[in-house]
Amino acid sequence: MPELPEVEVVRRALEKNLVGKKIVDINVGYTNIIDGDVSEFINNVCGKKVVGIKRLGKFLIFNLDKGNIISHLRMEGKYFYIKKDSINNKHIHVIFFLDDGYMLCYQDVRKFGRMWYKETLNLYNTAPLNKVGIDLTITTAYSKNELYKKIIKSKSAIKTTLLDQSIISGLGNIYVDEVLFLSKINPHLPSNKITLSDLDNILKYTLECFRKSIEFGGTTIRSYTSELGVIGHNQDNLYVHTKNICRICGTKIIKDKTNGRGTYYCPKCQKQD
DNA sequence: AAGTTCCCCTGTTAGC
DNA sequence: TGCTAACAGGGGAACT
Repeated sequence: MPELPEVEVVRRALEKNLVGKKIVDINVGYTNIIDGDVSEFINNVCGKKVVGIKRLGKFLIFNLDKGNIISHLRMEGKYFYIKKDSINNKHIHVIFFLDDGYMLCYQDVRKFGRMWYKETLNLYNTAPLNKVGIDLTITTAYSKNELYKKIIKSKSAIKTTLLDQSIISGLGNIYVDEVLFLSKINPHLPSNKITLSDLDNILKYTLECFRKSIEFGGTTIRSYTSELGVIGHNQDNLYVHTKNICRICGTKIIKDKTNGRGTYYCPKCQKQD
C-alpha cells in the first residue's frame, strides 16, 4: 500500500515517538513477518535503544544503539505507537514494548510486510537495500545518462519499468500513474521509446509528486494511516489515479491493466506516441 | 535472458 | 440477500 511519500510520513511519526526509547520486550505473533530466526531477532533487538529512523525508497530503517531493523510495509503494514495493553487485534503481529510504558505495534492485515535485523548497515549496500535503485529524495548526485540507459534497455511498458524498484525507488501504483500523466506519457508506451526529455519530466514530476504528497500526509484511498487514526489527504490532489474525468481536458479517464496492476490515464493528454 | 504471470494473505466491493 | 469473483499504495519466485 504505501509508496515513498507514505513511508516518509510514517518515518516522521516514528522519529517523533521512538527516538531515545529503549525496546524492553518483543512479542512476535506471526513469524513470517521476521526474516530469519525469530528468537535471534528478538535477542538482537531487546535491550537496544532507538537512536534514529531513516528511509530508503520504501524501506524504513530503525537505527539502534547497536544494530538496525529494516522494515518494509508492503501493502498493508502499519505502525501504532500507543499505551501498553491499550489495543489488541488479530492483525497486530509484532509488538515492541518500550521503556516509556508505550508499545509500538506492527499491524499487517495481509501479512506481506517484512522485518530484517542487520548488525551493520550501508545504504544501497546491505541486503535487502542492495537492490534499491536511486531514491531521488536522498541522492541528488547520480548519472542521468546511466538511468536513461537502464530505462531504454527494456521493451516493457514504461509504467512497469518505473515500478521496478531497482531503477528508481519509491514509485508505486498511484504515483506512477500521476507522474506519467503530468509527463504526458502513455503508461503502455514501450520503455525504449522514452526520450531524454521524457526522462527529465519523469524525474521532475516524481520529485514534485513526492514532495506534495508528503506535505499532505500521504494518499489515503483505502486504508493507509501514518499512525493510529491518522489518514493522509493527498488523494484530493490526484489527477488520474481512481479518477473518472480528466481535470485538464474533461476526457473520460481510461482504467485498464499494466502487468496486472490497475492503470489510470487520460487518452487525450497521454496519447501513445 | 527478459518479460510475464502467479503467489504470498485477508478484507471489501462489484457483479450476477 | 447471498454467493462468487475481482480487486487492493508490493515484490519475489517461477514460469515462458
